[in-house]
Amino acid sequence: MTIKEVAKLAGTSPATISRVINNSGYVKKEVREKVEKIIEETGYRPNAFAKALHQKKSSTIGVILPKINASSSGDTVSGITEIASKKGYSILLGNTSHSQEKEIEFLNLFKEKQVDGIILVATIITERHKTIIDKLNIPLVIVGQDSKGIAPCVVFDEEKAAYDMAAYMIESGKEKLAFIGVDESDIAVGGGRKAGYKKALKKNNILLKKEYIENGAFTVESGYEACKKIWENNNNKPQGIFASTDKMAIGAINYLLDIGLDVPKDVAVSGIGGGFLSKYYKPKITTLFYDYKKSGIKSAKLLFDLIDKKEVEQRVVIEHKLIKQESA
Amino acid sequence: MTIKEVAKLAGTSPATISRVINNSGYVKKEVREKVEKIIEETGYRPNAFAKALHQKKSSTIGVILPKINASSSGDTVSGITEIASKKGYSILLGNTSHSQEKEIEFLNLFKEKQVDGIILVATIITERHKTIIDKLNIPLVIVGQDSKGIAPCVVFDEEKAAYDMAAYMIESGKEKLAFIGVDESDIAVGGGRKAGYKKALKKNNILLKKEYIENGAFTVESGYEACKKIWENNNNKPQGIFASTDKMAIGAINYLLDIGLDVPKDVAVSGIGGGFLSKYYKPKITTLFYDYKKSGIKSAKLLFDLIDKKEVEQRVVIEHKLIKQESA
DNA sequence: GTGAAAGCGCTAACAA
DNA sequence: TTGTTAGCGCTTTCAC
Repeated sequence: MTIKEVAKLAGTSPATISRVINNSGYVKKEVREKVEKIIEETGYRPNAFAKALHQKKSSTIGVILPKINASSSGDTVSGITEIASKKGYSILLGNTSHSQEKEIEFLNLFKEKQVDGIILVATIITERHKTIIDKLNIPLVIVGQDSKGIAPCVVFDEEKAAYDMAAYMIESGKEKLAFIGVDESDIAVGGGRKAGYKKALKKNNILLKKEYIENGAFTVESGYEACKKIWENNNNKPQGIFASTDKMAIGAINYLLDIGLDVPKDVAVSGIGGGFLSKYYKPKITTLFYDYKKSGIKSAKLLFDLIDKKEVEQRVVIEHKLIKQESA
Repeated sequence: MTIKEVAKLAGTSPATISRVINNSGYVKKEVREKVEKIIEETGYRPNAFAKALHQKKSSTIGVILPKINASSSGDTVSGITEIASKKGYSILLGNTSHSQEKEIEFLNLFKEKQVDGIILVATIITERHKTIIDKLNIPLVIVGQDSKGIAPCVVFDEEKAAYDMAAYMIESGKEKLAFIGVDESDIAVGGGRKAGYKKALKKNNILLKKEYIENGAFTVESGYEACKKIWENNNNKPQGIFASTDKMAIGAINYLLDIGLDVPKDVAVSGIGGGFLSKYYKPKITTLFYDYKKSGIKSAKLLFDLIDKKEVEQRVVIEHKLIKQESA
């Protein structure tokens, strides 16, 4: 069904149908009603492509994510949809499964699909990204990583967050504090959080022990293994373990329980994230709450300001919150 | 940048550019190379709308979800993206936040956006849905609810699943088995699972006790409250609690622990879902594993078959798996 | 108030 | 091998 066919049925011209649909220009009341009736009956819907082609505006934004089935992604997207929906925008979703190649593909694909803007939830930002994003010439916001001037970004202050948590643990007497991180190619989570941990030690005049630091890979299992390594490689056992993510914190706790220790009595454990997990796990995990939904909302607002050619902040920091619970 | 401009730069016609881009028809090697170079330099991307307008095919499918930030949704979508990506399709996302109104809006919006097919992850299917879906005239697959012939659907056998779990608990001696369900307007989860529970009791000649049944609302807190009610309203305490969802099972366990009971020693508790939660919670939750990713994959395959006008099953059941863990 | 016609960027049939 | 041309379905002047 096209606008032409509707026009024929209504005994009028396409222009009039367009006026009715978009509530633009004058249409006699009877004509309008007749047209509306026909639209209702036929279930006619205007072709958004033809419209977009003409108006050079798709009312769609693209969202690129490393992993849609992660609770942080879900929360971020839910924040984005909330704002986009209000603004009358649709969302085109790109799930990269952590593949950089796919990330690039989606960037290009979204350009073809004429999205009015892009939100890139990133894990790594390379020179290649910069080149491509520059060529793209589409409003773009980066979430989760510092953008080095490529585009406005929405981030958590990873270093400050880790510092806060490490400092809290040290203050509560866990001076022998071990750390479970992730690879530093992820600058924000890998680099930032580790830096915060180190800074807190320094500030408290505690000597950094290499043997107290291990890397995991975001999973519960990797947290378990990292904790095991720390435990087995040190005769001088730590009093506390600070894991970069809640999942890894759970892995660590599981290891400690498995070798017969009590958390937090024997060893305190903390994480970062503050999602569902930390709230209902036993013991409840002392963690930093990262409001991913808020970061989604903020990034969408930023993007729409960009689309509307308003001035925007180049770097928005979403504050974190220390949640003192049972595990530390 | 349009195909015309590229043609001008390359000193050739739009048709030739189109041939190069789509690898269709003959193009002299030198011309092809020159065109490719210009495309590379300018970062030109063909306008997908113009193409779609011509071909009457958007290479996009719409996915409508009640709540994107739920782990089942994330898994379902990840399954869908996996297949869609392989097929060269993009995904338009509709997050309804459980609003029926929005569900209808997305259905219409997606029609305007010319999607080639729609996957509707549903909680409730009404007559209104039927009317609209019929008018839509777009290939559509329903996930999570029986579709009553409206469209092909992908479901779990909720009744059988609940029956299996209830039977398992009864067999392991928990004849006094209470049940935490959800409202039956959700036919699959609310109706189906409750029916399975009842069936298992009947099969084992156990009298149904109304006081042993309470409804929650999918959340941990509601599970806690439902369990509390069951506990307080019955002098003859149940030996086991079967919650319709893992979250509610956790709520129930939390309540039992709070009043000083041991799970599973004093009371056994089980759930349904089998996601992240059940695996890492202490005690690990005895549950039914629902493979949401698989249901996403299957629904996408079904949809593409529908789009390709192949014969498809009207009802695909994704099998569940009983995971015997610590809580029961 | 309404209609005719041009044009958005692309593809595909047809000619050359 | 390549170019010309006619739309795809819609919006938007510009006439009437």
